[in-house]
Amino acid sequence: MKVRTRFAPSPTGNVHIGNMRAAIYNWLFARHMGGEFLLRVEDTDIERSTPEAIQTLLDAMDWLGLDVDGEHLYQTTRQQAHLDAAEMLLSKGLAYKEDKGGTGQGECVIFRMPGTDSSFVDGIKGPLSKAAANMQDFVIVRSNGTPVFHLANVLDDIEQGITHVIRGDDHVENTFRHIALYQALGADVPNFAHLPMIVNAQGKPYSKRDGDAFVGDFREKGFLPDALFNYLALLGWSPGDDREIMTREEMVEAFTLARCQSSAAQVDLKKLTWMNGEYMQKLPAAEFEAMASAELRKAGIDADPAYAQKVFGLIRERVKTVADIAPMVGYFFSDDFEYDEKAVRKKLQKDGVADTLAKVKAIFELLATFDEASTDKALHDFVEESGLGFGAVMAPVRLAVSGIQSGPELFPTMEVLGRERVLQRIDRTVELYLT
RNA sequence: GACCCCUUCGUCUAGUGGCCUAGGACUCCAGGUUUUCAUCCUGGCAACACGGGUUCGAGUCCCGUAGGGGUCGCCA
Repeated sequence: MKVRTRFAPSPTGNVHIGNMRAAIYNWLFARHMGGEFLLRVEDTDIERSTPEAIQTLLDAMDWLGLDVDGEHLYQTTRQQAHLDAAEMLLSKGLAYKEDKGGTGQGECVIFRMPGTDSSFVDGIKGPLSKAAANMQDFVIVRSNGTPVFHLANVLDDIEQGITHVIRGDDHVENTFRHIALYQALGADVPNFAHLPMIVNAQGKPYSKRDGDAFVGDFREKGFLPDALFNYLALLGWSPGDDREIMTREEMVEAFTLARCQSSAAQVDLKKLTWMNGEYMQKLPAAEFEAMASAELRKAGIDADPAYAQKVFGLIRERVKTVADIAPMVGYFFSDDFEYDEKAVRKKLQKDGVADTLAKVKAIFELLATFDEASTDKALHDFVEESGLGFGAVMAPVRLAVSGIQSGPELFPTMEVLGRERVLQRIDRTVELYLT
């Protein structure tokens, strides 16, 4: 029998990374088994399930490369089937009507638990069981006539032919109810596997207040989909050897439920950032440039493509996330950049620096060509002749040119900026701080 | 409170009774490379929650304790 898994989110606002990780595991398992990965949109909460929310969900899946097999099933289209099933259970005496709690809301349909102990083997947690005494009957159709999650969920899983239900830990208790429902409905009970939850850096469950727990947030923060996918896949699963950076094919090949962890995992942004950096470095140059250009446009920088390309080459290997790019290249595109005031006091506002900069400027003006090699040689010669330390010359020049102490190598930077701009910047710096 | 689950470095994990003086990765620290920062290289710190068993031998099996989590809706 062909394996079928599914992702069944309710499209209410944003997609939480915990949910998305469940989707990833379902996808990985299906692909590993040569089965199918289906999507069911549990959109019965009319208030919150807007078209925009559904689109956000689809976009997030698409971004992460979670391709879905078959048609998407929208739960709202299934309501009549759910109700028919409830009627059937009622007619067979497997459910009954009652004004539960005597609230006067009217009668709802309640499923009768079979009254026997229940157990199943969880694909991740192993054998799980529950005594009959600890399981109560539960509502499957509300007094307002709408089906409850348990009924709808089970019925739709049957409809979609789901063989493996891989979902969050919080559904473990529901599973005993669901198994009883499958049996009452005369359907085969699928395999279940429950993933531990992921928690925030404080070790607490992600709550609505953790602003950075949505897939879209990671995208905005400049993480690459492949990196986020890889990181999330490894958060609670390991291939069993020391591999960490893995291609999708490698993950599909190695993925098994048995190798999933059964305890909660904590998200570590530092490791995600590291992993993202690894993926950034592996990006083809053209792809990196396209991303960087988009970042520039977002930052409102209108750049000459050829010039921008040179700049990107300079920063390429120091970028960890896409979001690092724009702040890193500001001074390449604006002559009116900010200075690191602390560095200015430390490196610039010292005796002799004005003189040094004047001499450097004079040297630059006389250079036949102004490129990496010539400026490199000229400054080295100057350092030697003047007897000044290397740092005493380089630091002020770097500050004058970029306003900061860190960044790409100075000589290539100056070549990209060009002689005119470098000279102007030396003048501007002297004017601002040394007169 | 009841029921269920979980527990290896700070974090993610390897480990399925001897290969464990517990391995890898991230972080952090030190040194090297680099004009600077990042990268890169080398090295280092750092864990089997606790207590009992079982066994010739336990991180690995059993029991208990503690801590953490989940679930107890006419939410999903």
